Amino acid sequence: MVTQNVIKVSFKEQMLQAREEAIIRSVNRLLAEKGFEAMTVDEVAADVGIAKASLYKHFPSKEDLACAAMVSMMRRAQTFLQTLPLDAPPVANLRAVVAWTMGLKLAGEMPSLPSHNSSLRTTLMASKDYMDGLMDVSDRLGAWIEEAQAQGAINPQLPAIAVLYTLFARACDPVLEFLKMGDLYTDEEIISLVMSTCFDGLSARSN
Amino acid sequence: MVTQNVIKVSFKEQMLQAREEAIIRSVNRLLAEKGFEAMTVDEVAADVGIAKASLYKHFPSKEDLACAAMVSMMRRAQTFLQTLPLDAPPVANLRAVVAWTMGLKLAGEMPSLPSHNSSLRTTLMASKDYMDGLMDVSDRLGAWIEEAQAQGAINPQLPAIAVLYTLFARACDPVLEFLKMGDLYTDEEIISLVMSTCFDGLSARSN
DNA sequence: GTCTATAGGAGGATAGAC
DNA sequence: GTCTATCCTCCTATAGAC
Repeated sequence: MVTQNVIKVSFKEQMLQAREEAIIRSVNRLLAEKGFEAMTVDEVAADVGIAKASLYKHFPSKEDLACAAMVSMMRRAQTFLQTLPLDAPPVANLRAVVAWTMGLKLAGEMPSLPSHNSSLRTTLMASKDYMDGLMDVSDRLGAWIEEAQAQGAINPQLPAIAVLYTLFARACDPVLEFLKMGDLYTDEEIISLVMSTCFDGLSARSN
Repeated sequence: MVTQNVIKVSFKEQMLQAREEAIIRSVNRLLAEKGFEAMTVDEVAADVGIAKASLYKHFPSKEDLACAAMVSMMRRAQTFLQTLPLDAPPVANLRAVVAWTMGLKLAGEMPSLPSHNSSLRTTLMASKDYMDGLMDVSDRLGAWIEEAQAQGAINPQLPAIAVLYTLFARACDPVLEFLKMGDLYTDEEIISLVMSTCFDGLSARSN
């Protein structure tokens, strides 16, 4: 009896979690496709295949919906960071992270935030889950950046924070979509090109 | 009598044009501040100091309003390009253009387009004035890019179109606002930092 | 927790007087 | 061409039955 109750609860919880994951997948895709403001809650509900009111039982607002997707994305990033070899050159890991985020963006899986201040920004800043994830990712990348600068692999004259922002910005670089629209290059070639402009710059190099 | 009519018409036209310029200034500022979707026509009207219905006598829709601002911006760019010395090294002119656009963005004068497809994108693509301006600017920059690559100043292995997109993207680089929010650097320092990451890359250089 | 139905409000666009 | 007042659509959010 007790066992059955436990199983039942666990099963229901699994169903709940599976549904919420399905919701987040839809939100993630729609955020990547049209952005927060253009995405409507009706679309999300239709995409998941449930009624809009049901969505609001899971998430109290459109902002919370998007926030959940961002938290999920942040967790994916943390998981990815943990797969990177600690004994590799820090700059190699930084390059791997950037290539990974650009791949996600080209695959339409990178939710795009509004660049301007907005209700979503407020919700994100107030979300402990999101901010904790962001801080963790920033700290890990920041450590690699400083190591790479100490080794002379990353330009030591640049403030580490500027390097960090520049890396983050590759996740929403419009150059990726423009090159993709042109249909002249494969996703791999696009990533390779933007990796080159990001790390090597536009100017010709002798080294 | 005839003369007076001419003067009168001219005067009225000047008034009309002055008003439309005031409208475009407001739109430009609001576009830079909040983006197209978050900007409301009511705000524009309030900012200009006229009734919303009056706005619609000048511009038939919100999209046309934003389009007019973009066309105006494009003209400013064309004017700026014409001030650059033709005998200067092409890469120097490219750098000057990028620094100029970043200065505009930091000053809150660079209208930001929606990164995703939208009604505004459609209107812009259908606007001859906008497309002509865009083509002209692209052609001028494209010529400098190819010259600079021929001279070995810009990496010749990069497709010119990728270089062009990368330069354009500096006009809406989120790194600028992030660094500005941090309040650690002056606008000039921020421009200098992003110029460095853009042209020299993140990796350390020997040359 | 899922649904149908609807409240509530914001915002783009217009009617009609002057 | 400017105004006030209003329309109408779309969208977030909720009420209430099951």
